[in-house]
Amino acid sequence: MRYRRGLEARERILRATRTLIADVGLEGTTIKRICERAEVLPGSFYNLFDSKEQAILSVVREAIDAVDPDPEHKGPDSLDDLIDAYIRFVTEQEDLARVYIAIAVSAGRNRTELKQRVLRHHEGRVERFAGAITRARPELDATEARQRAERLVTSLNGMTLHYVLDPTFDLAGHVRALATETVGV
Amino acid sequence: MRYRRGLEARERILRATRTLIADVGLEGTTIKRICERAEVLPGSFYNLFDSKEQAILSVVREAIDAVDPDPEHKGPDSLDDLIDAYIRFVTEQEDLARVYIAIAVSAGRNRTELKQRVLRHHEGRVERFAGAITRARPELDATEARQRAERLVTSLNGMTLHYVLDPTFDLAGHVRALATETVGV
DNA sequence: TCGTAATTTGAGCGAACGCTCAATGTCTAG
DNA sequence: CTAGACATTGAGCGTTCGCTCAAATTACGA
Repeated sequence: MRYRRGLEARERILRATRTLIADVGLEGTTIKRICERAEVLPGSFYNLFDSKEQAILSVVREAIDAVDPDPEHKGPDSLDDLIDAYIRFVTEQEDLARVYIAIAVSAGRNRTELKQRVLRHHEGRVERFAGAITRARPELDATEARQRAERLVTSLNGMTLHYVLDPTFDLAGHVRALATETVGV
Repeated sequence: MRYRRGLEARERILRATRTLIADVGLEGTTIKRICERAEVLPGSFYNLFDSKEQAILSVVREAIDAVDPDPEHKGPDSLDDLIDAYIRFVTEQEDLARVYIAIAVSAGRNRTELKQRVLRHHEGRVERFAGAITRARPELDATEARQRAERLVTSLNGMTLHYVLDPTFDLAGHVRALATETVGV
């Protein structure tokens, strides 16, 4: 059981952690800085979280979930829907997008758990895009659709990576052009 | 003036720094670990480098340079040449590829200098690819070729990002397919 | 071979790290 | 209103961080 006060502090801590990772990266995200942003003292932090790692992992989960919303939906979403949702995610939740990219990179080492999570998530996204591509071009065989989906998903991440570096990059335009190209004329 | 002994230690330190960044990321790369791998003591490190930052920046420069070799060449390279060189870079110098991606991500914050360096480098690569695309399809106007080049370069980074996560990813196949698609049939 | 410049040694500095805990303050169910 | 669960406080723990320096050792031109 938690009191209202604690739940609010928990929210502040998670928000602070998320914006910190986006601003200064995983390595620059310290307990001290989190506590300053959240207006909380270290003791309070450790009353609400077991460790710094736990708070970070909460934010990571949040970012991974945000990148493809409504994953249980399983309904036949169109490619345009998926693309639009992705563009909205990156442009409207830039801090989460930064976290997502930061995670994808740092997952390459160390932690098998995090790596597996990222790869499983990637797998799910590819399947979803493959379904949409098949629906748009029913004559394509399954493996061809899957390959195009994989190409599209990985390219999307690359564009996001560049967008967080250079906000003037026309993410929406390039992503839409790539999608059109990938699905074929 | 440097003695042979110092130059060799310098090489060991740079190699240790490079593999460490690839293995554990920028945040996990500490002086202690660098010195262990390089079989050197901290005092020696600081006799050869001004700071940890300097050693890291040397490796970063190395990675950025490796990603498009022979930049002064300026000769008319074909798109296939550029693509093949890129695939070779990522698959044969995986640790440098990891460094390159790690840098691209962490450049998004903090250091304006590093960010500018990465963006300038990106600009150069786009120009080079745009030239190759124009040569392959002379009827395309300049801005169209440039947009396709930008799409290609950012997508390449995304595929590299995924490749360092999942070495079974068919980087060469996907990159070649994307290039074919981008340049048009 | 000798002189000096380069290099190595390794204890240890101050600062920052993640984290703890006993005391004190605040909330809320009954 | 009260009791007891929950939350906040903040000094400070042990560790690791990047880095320094005087002394000892090694390399190399003359």
